[in-house]
Amino acid sequence: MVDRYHHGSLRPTLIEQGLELVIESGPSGLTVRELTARVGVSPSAIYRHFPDFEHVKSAVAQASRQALGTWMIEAADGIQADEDPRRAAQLRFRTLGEAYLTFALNEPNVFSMAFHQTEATLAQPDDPDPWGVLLGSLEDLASDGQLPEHLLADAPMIAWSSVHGLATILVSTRTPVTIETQTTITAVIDGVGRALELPVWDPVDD
Amino acid sequence: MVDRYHHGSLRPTLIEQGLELVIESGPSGLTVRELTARVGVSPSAIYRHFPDFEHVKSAVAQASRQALGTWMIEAADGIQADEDPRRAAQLRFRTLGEAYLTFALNEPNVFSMAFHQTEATLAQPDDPDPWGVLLGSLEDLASDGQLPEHLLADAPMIAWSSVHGLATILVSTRTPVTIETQTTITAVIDGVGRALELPVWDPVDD
DNA sequence: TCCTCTATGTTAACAATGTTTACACGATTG
DNA sequence: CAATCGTGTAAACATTGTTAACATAGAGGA
Repeated sequence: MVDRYHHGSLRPTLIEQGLELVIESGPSGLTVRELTARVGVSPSAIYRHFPDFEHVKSAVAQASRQALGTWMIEAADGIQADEDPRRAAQLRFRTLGEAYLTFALNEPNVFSMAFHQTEATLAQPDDPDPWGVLLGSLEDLASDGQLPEHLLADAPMIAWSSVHGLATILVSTRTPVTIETQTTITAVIDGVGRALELPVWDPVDD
Repeated sequence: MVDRYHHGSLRPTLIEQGLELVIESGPSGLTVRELTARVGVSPSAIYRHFPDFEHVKSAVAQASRQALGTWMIEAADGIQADEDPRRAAQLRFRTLGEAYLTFALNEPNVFSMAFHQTEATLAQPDDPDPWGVLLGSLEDLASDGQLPEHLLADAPMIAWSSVHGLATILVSTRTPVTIETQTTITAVIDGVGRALELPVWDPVDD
């Protein structure tokens, strides 16, 4: 490690280590002094790159959302191949929802951070943005004709509310990952399918 | 105001004023010194009634959930009268969901507090408990035969996820209460109806 | 080449947080 | 009436975010 007076790229390092800190100790563990100590810099060094610590938190929250977004994209990219493009579009939609939930279960601290209400507003938009990913998938379904016209406007909110609601509930109740959890996840996502009146490809077996 | 040395009922007063403080300044405004100053007591007086300030926050969070619960019950009590009991059961179910969301919109700070993740665990359960209220309403629908058997187990999570998810999204994005918001609310609740395969009483007009 | 300026770091102090310790009051009870 | 215990206060403490004054390195112009 070079022991130079000027760090060189402190701002991105603070965000990276901030995210690392959140992974380990949650949003409440993200503190000025712990973060700066970990980076190897004095507490006040922050204020050369951020006006507030609130802005640091906002940046880490954005990084958390971006991590969620990439996680979703990568999960959906894994299942592009299917003979029927209509079925593939719906499968990708389902996979996005499942990825959203597995992310929340695997990294509950990062998920909490992603939607932590912060006072500061950021200049740059999220990239990738989980919301944007969802919108794209729904547009695919709509262009296929699988999503009824009268649901087109509200479909994003219907889908996101269900999945995001389940995710926050699972995280806030610290639900352990069990078989029951997985059945709940599929039950909720099946419910989204019915709410959006999507055609049924895999009939439920009972 | 009596200026006596012993307050007499400090613990409940702290919780009440804590809730009042949350209404005004949100969960982050709930602080030891602000709360004690408002009650007219020294900061350390708290520790005669609570082991931690975390436990104070937990108690205020519980009071917030109870406020939500009573709000839901009162809203549902207003519409008991209907000729058809089946239709009444479904109407009460819908009303519970709408009440959940109007509470979140009218008192976003209290709603945030209600589900604020806190380190301390409480001895007493919530009463009334929003989750219990929802369960009761779903049981009514089930005993009516309106809720299909194969959805019985997962219906609570399906319903709560949607409504809770929308509520947290509306609160965290500080959505103002507009006509669009109301249409979104009905769209999501309609979606819950389809997800639970409830019989349609009011067909959508388009 | 040297000088200056600017960007970016440090150190020391600050107010405001939750918390603890030692002490004070007062009501209950024997 | 006196002892005890519950409940309050006052003062200090460590830890938060933040600021002000100072230090250093590197870039660019004389």
